[in-house]
Amino acid sequence: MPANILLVEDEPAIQELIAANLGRAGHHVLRAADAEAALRIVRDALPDLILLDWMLPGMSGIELAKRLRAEERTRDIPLIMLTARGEEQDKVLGLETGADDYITKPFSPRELVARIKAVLRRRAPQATEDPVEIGGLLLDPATHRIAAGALGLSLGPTEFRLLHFLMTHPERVHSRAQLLDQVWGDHVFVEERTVDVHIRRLRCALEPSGHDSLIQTVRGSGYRLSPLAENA
Amino acid sequence: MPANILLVEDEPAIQELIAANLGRAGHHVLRAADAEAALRIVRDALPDLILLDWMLPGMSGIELAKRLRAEERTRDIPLIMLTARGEEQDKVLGLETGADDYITKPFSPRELVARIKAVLRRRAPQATEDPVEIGGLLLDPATHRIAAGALGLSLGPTEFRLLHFLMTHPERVHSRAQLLDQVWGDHVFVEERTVDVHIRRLRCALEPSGHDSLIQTVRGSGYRLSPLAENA
DNA sequence: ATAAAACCGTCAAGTTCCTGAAATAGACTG
DNA sequence: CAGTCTATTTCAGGAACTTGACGGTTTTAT
Repeated sequence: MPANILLVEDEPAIQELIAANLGRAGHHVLRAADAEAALRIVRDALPDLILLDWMLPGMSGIELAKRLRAEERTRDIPLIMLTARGEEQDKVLGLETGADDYITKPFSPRELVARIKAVLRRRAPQATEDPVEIGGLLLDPATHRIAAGALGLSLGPTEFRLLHFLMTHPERVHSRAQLLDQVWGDHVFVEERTVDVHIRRLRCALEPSGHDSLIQTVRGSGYRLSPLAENA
Repeated sequence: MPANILLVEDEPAIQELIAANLGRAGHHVLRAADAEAALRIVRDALPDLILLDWMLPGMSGIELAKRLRAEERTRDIPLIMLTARGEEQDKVLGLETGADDYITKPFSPRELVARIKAVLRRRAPQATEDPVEIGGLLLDPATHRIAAGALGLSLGPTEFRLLHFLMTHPERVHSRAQLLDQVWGDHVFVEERTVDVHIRRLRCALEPSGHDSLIQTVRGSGYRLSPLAENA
């Protein structure tokens, strides 16, 4: 998950150190040495996440955090606070102002990267957890189960995601490219023909309950999930 | 997260104020005006969290804190100290005696509620004393015991919390990251693979009664506790 | 106070299962 | 019927999970 990360840190050495580590982890790093610079950057382009030092010259980190949280446009940017060791109370305050996490210095690069990953994941528009039902086939993302009446079916990870997507977008034809984007991920390099194979695997898995007929081929366009007959 | 909170505060006006606010936040409040009363209450039923005033008639707050920390049964109860206007020295003493946090008067109700929430989250993810039973496996948080029929099982601390969490959230698939957050705590940093190891240890411990089959691996997603078959 | 036991987190080797691609066969279209 | 698109099968590589072991720390017992 490469992301654009805004690093707000006045100490040049630490800034450099952190930026290097984030870069190595595949992130793109924007830097600001004080709150004003940070606001300027944020005005131009919203980063995916902000790493914010607690102690800053001029406007303090916590003040900046409040400003960011006050504005509609910046309110939802994930925020991680960097705090000096040993001020337990600051932690709570930091979380109060809406930080998603905090890290006390000194910290290991590994920990930093791990926390960023965790926060990004927590914030990510988590695919809905609501169960879906079509033509007697029930899929529950929360429990990761598929049921056709009393009969339970089991799928591999990719087939599960594929079916979930199809069931949440039924009746519509999806090209192979669209399916790759939605199910495999945005910028994955995979042959389009591979979709065929997974459609096949999905059909096989649904066979026992006869629900394989839900998945229809639209020649020249892609695939469609529908409880209706092939024509109609 | 409604919780049972023991409030130890001698000043009637403040006691009333705090109790009212906690009540409004959905918590159930037990009150004690001095350390002796507090100990009496604790003897009968363990609260989920204790709010403890620094200055008390008779036995001081800090003395009471030490007593609570000294005993096995009460050692793990989250503790928040209420202190008068900030004296660094007191802060250190308070944290030394094992308080999880402290708040200096005067404080805002919002701050109080926020800290309580933070501490509860950190200390007691599932914070209920109710016994849980699934598929013939019985877990009693109060006595810290596990029973499979007549057969008693014993677990390490981490395995116990892990099983407790899984049993209070059955059927659902939990990612390793979620388990780390919920069972290990919000702000710990351990490898995700460590979850695997503890799942293994838990399975081993449950083996004698055959209940290890309750814990299912959902490849690519995480783990799930369910009395049902793998599919279904 | 000291020794023994228990527990934790990490690692690496072993195992299982999934994935993506390629090759072949089949179906449809003009 | 030639060309294009899809279905099916197969397979090697690797990702994900399991398992056993180890060093370090904490807890418990003596």
